[in-house]
Amino acid sequence: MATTAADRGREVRRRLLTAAAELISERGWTAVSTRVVAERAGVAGGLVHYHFASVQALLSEAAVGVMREATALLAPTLARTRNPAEAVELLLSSLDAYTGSDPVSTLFSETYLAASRDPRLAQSVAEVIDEFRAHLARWLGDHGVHAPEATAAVLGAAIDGLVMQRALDPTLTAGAVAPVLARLCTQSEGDDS
Amino acid sequence: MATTAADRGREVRRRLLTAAAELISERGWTAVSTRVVAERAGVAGGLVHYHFASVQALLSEAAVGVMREATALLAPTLARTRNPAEAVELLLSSLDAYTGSDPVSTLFSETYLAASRDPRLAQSVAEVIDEFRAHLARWLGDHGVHAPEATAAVLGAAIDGLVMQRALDPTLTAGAVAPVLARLCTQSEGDDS
Amino acid sequence: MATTAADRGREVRRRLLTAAAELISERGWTAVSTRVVAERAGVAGGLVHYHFASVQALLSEAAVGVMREATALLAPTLARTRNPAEAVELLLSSLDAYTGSDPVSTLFSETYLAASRDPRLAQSVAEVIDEFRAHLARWLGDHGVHAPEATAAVLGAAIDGLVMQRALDPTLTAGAVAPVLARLCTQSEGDDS
Amino acid sequence: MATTAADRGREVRRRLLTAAAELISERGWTAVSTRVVAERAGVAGGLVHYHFASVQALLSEAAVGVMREATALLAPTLARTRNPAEAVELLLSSLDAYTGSDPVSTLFSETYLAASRDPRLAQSVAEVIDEFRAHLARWLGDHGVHAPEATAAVLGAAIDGLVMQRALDPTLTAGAVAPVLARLCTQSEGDDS
DNA sequence: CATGAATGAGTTTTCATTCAT
DNA sequence: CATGAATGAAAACTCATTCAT
Repeated sequence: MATTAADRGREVRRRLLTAAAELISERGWTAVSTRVVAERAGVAGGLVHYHFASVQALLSEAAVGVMREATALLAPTLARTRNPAEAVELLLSSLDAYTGSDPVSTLFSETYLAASRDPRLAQSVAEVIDEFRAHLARWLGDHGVHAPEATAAVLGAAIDGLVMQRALDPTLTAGAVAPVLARLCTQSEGDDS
Repeated sequence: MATTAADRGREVRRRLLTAAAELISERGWTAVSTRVVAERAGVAGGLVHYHFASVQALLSEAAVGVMREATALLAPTLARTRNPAEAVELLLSSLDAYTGSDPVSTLFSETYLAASRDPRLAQSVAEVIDEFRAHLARWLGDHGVHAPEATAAVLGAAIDGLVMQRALDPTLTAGAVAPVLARLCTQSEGDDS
Repeated sequence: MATTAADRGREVRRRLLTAAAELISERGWTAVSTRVVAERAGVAGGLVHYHFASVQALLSEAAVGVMREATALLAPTLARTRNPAEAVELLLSSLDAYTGSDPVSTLFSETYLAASRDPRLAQSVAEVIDEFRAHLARWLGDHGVHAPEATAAVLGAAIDGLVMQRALDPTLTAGAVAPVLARLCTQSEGDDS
Repeated sequence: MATTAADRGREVRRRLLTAAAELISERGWTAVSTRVVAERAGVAGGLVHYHFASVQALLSEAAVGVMREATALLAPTLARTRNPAEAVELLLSSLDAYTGSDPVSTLFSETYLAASRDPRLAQSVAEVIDEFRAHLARWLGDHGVHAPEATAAVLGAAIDGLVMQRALDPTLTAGAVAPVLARLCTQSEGDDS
C-alpha cells in the first residue's frame, strides 16, 4: 500500500519546489530554467509543466513558501525576547547564520525584484510581509516603542537592505550593526526595556 | 572636420550605456539582451560586441556608471545640510522623486544582486558604495553622530531596503519613515547643529 | 443494476467523440490534443488512449460520424423536394443555418484535408461522400437532370467550396448563389417535376 | 563583388518562402515546423526567426505569395479564351496539371482553413480572391453571362471544392466535370460565344 | 567604425503515449 | 474501467556571439 501515484506526485511537487527555491538563491530568479530545476529535483523535464502552470508559477510558489516559513519561524522566537535591543539582535542573527550567501536571505531580495515585475507575485509577497510587519509592530508597541508601525517597517527594510549589501561587504555583521539598528527602537520615558 | 569616426564611436558607446541602464531597471539585469539594447540605442546589433567584450561587461559598466553619478550627486547636497534629521530626509527624498518604479533605485537593487554573482562587478560596486559610505560617515561624525561608520552603513542599507520594498508597498513614503529613520542618528550630548 | 461499468464506458466514449468533433471545428484537425479533448469531455487524460488506439483514430471516428449523420439528415429532406431548384436551395440552406463559423461545415473541410494525408480516413470519407453523391445523383436522374452523376459531384463540390470560402466572404449567402447554382441542373426537354 | 550580405539574406528569405509553400501542401498548415522549413531550405534553424517574426508570418507570406502568383497567371490565359465553355475548361485544367496532390491547389485549401482562424491572413487572402473574382466577373460579363458577379463567385468556389475533393476521388477530372460546370455560364439570348 | 546575416545552443511550453495503481 | 503521474521528444522562439563585407 502506502505510496500511491498521488503520493509520489506530491513528493515530486515538493522536490520541485525545494529545488526551485535553492536555484533562485544560487542563480537568480530569471536564470532558473526548467532544465536545471528538473535536474536538481531529479525528475524528467516535462514534469515541471505537469505540476505547475509555468516556470513563473513554480518560482512564485517556491519563493513565497520559503518566505512564509522563514517569517513564521521568527514569530515564536520573538515571543521569548525581553526588550527591543534583544529583538534587533535576534532579527539580525539570521544574517550571520550563514556566511556569505545565505540561501534564504538572497531569495528574499530576488523575490522582491521579481515581484516588482509580477503583480500576482507582488500580492502574495505583500501579504507575507504585511503579516510579519504587523506581528513585529504589535510586539514593538507592547514593549513601549514609539510609532511601532513605522518602526517595524523601517526595521524590516533595513534588515533586507543589510542582507543585500552584505554579499558585497562581509564586514556588515550583526555585531557591527546591531547597536546602531537598536537606536530605531526608542521608547517612551518610564517604559522599561 | 567635426564628427570624426572616433567621435561617432564614442557617441554610440554612450548611447549603448544609457540604453543598457534604462533596460536594467525596466526588465531586470538578466533579461537585458543585446537585441533590445541595440534597438533602444538605435544602432545595429553587432555594435554591442564591437564596443564591449560581452553583455555582462556592458551592463556592468552601465550600472556602475549610473551608481557613481547618483552617489556623486548626493555629496554636494549633503554639504548644504545642517543636521542629521535633514540629511535623512534628503537621502530619502530620492525615494519619493519618482512614484513606484524609479529607474535609478531599481537599478541599484538589480546591480547588488548581479554583483553577488559576479566578483568583478562586486568589486566595482563595493568601491562606489564604500566611497559614498565613507563620505556620509565623515559628515555624520562631523555632526556629532555616534559610531558614524556603522551608522552610515546601516543608513545606506536601510534606504536600499526601503527602495526595494516600496515597489510592493507604496505607503513607505519618505514622510512616513523619515522620523523613525532619523532616530539612527543619535548624537552626543551637548553636540548639536 | 442500471449503469454498469460497460454503460459508463460507452458514455465516456460518446462524450470523447462529441468533444473531438467540436474541437476539430474550433481549432483545426492537427491542433486537437488529447488534453483538450479529455478536458472538454470531462474525463481523465488517460482515457483517450483507453478507448481509442490513437488521437488520429479518435478524430477520424468522430469526424466520419458527424459527416455520416449530416449527410443522412439531408436524404429524407431531399425526398420531400419537388424540383432541382428547390433541391439546390435545400442543400445551400445548411450554409446559412449558422453565421460565419458553422461547426459542421468547418469539420467537413478539415476532414477533407486530413483525409488527403491519411489513406484510412480517406477511404471512410470517400464512402460517406459516395453514398450521398449516389443518392443525390439518383434523385437528380429521377427529376430529369442531364448527366446526374457528374452533376451530383459538381454540386457537392461547389457547396463544399462555398462553405470554405464563406468564412472569408460573408456575402456568399444561399440567396446570392442559389440562382446561379441552380443552373447546374439543366433538365431534358419535356422532362419536368 | 556582387553577392553582398544583403543579397545572401534576400536569397535565404526566398528559399524559406519556397520551402514553406511546399511544406504547407505536403504536410498541412499546422504541421509545418521551423525545423522542417529550415532543413528544406538548407539553412540553420535560427534563421527562420531572423527573417520572419513568427512561423505564422512565414506561412502566411508564403501562402499568399503563391496564391497571388497562381491567380495572376490565370488572367492572361483567360484573355485568350473565346467563350465561357473554354474558360471553364481553362480554369479546370489546373486541376489536371498535376496528378493526385497538386501542391498549389492543396495550398489553396490549407490557406482557406488557416485564414478562418487568423483574421490578418483572412484579410490578405480575401484581397487575392476578390481581385481574381472581379477579373473573372468582368470577363464573364463581357461575354454575355448572366449575373457575372455571382457566377464568378460560384465558379471559383466550385473549382476550389473540386480541388479539395479530388484528393479523395481521382475520377473528378476536368473532362468529367467541365461540361456540367459550363452550365453555370448561361448566356443571354442572341449573345454569342 | 559599422552592418546585419548567420549560427547553434538556449529558453518555455505542449504533446502523444505509457503504465502502475 | 478509470486515474493521473510520468516520460521524452517535439514545438516556437530568443539569445550571445561571430564574421564577411
